[in-house]
Amino acid sequence: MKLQQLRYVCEVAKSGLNLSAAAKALHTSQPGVSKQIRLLEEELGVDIFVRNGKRVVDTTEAGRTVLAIAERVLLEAANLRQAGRDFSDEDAGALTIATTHTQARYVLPAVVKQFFERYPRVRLTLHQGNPTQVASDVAAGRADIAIATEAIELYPDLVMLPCYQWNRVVIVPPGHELLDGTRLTLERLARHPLITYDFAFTGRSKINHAFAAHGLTPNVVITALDSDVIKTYVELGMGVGLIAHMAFDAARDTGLRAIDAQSLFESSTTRIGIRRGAFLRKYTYDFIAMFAPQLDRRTVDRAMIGAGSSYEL
Amino acid sequence: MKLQQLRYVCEVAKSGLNLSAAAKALHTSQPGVSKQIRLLEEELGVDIFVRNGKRVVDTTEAGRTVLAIAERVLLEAANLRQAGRDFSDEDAGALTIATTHTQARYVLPAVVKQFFERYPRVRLTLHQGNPTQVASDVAAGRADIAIATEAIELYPDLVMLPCYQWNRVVIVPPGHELLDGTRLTLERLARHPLITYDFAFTGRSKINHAFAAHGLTPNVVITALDSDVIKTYVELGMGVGLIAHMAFDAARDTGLRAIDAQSLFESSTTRIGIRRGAFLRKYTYDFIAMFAPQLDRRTVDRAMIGAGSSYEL
DNA sequence: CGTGATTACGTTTATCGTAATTATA
DNA sequence: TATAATTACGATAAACGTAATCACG
Repeated sequence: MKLQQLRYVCEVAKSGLNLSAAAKALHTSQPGVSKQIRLLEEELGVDIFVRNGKRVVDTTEAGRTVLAIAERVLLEAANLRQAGRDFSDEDAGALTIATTHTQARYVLPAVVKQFFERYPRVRLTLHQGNPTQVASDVAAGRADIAIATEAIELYPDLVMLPCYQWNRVVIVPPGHELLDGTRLTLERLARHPLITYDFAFTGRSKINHAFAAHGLTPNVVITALDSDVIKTYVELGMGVGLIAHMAFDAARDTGLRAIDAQSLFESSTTRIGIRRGAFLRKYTYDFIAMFAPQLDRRTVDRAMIGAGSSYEL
Repeated sequence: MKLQQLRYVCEVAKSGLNLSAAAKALHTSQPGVSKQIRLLEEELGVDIFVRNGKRVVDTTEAGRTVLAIAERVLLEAANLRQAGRDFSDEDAGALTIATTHTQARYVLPAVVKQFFERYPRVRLTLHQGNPTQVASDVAAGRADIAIATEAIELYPDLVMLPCYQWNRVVIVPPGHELLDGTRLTLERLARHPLITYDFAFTGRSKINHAFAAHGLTPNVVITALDSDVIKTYVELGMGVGLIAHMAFDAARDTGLRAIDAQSLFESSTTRIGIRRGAFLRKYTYDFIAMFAPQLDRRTVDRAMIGAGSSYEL
């Protein structure tokens, strides 16, 4: 059994069961791929792919198991190379962070600045996307860490580490009637046109939930993908905005006023997601600690092993 | 990077940092091992071993990380071969069970009989040992599953599955004064010479604990490694025995009488231990289910993944 | 027929083992 | 001086690429 052969079968599976495409992606010849796969199948004593004459048309049941394990072997092999790089020059490399707009725009800048000062030779990449994209980026190995608030609980390959809790503020133009000093309630809020986040985003479900629990239907006139768009429409007087508290900056957003709304909604938890079993470089641990100081290396490692080494009835 | 190279470095680490011994164990030449390790170190860009001139004297810090990951790669590769065997002929193979005397002698026979009827072509091996040996057998891959009661909680590489709870019986010769019908207490028991299990064995600590909690010191005159030895000395009138309830068989042990003692001691839990991340063959799942019916394949799989995919503050 | 997989075959590369060399305790 | 690791080198084998063949849609 060779690592090369495992790379071949995995690539074939990824290329839609097309040996030619896989060979191209692997920068090698089609016959080579064909032969090595045959050799592996022979050695393991099972067919991995279902062939219709000469065409590969499906994976066998055994093949699916083999592919799953082969991927783990390759992941660990990649970890080994990563570890090598880490020890040979632990201050250089690349770090790809998949995250949402709010994090990228309002939370990460301070962390990124600090990180860049400590690790100027680490190339930092931000992948922006919605929480689902963010999670799948990390699960597929396209990014090293995910930072998002929702929808990333579902991936079993990801380890989720809670970073901080946050809630919402209502933003209005200066002189708006909600600024009259009386207590903000969901009932009052429901009487105004509302501008907030798009579905499946930054805790949007908690907003719907809170209104529904009071038998109210919010009058959502515009939904947006990011806080900046929301602010723009609020400034134009099209309604009141409802955004994450960290997206409001009193010094910067001079054309807006914020009203704390944390009593109205359930708080949301922003989490860091890491691929289970991935080897993390020293600077990755450091980045996580800069983002959420309670997540030191030991805590992260413990979470990655998985809480339970013993299972109780 | 080749799997072969990983095998070499792991073997060298296991052989006490001796290339010659490793080469012998791997059935290959010393120069080959030397060269491949050099090539791997070159490719990874880090030294794995510390050399004093030409002698390998230690592992580097990087080397320890590399070795840990390399072992995982090899474990997964072994899983792959195992999976192949499983699919090519799922009713043949080998199953090695590391366990203690009490299990092997009094609990397993019924299970083994049932298993052998279903899988006559699986070669079954029993490794007998104390709980610590049993756990290390599985952790090191010398056995597939461990069955024991104590001391196996400590290995982080093992997944522990609770199987059943048990408690103790006091055994005495016929006509003994403890058979007078009055309630058995720790105080009464402490007045007799006691024969029970050796330290670090089958719940021995719970026995000490119970006496200590009542301010009593048991008069342990003989400790033995297994229940049969204890029975023998009780039959000889040397004292009262204290053994696991499943080790007493009224039909067989005609020269003895048992008194239930479950109210006196905390109950013990017998567990099955599996190496985390191991690929289990179908018949292994079946064996586990025969031993503990609540541990079906799904339950075992879930426990092996580890309870927590999410870590909470 | 065109696309895609296997077979055939020659080239190249890497692996392995023996023997010789060097270094260490 | 005995043991252990590296270097040197030749034999073997394996992996690779090109070309040709074969099968499916």
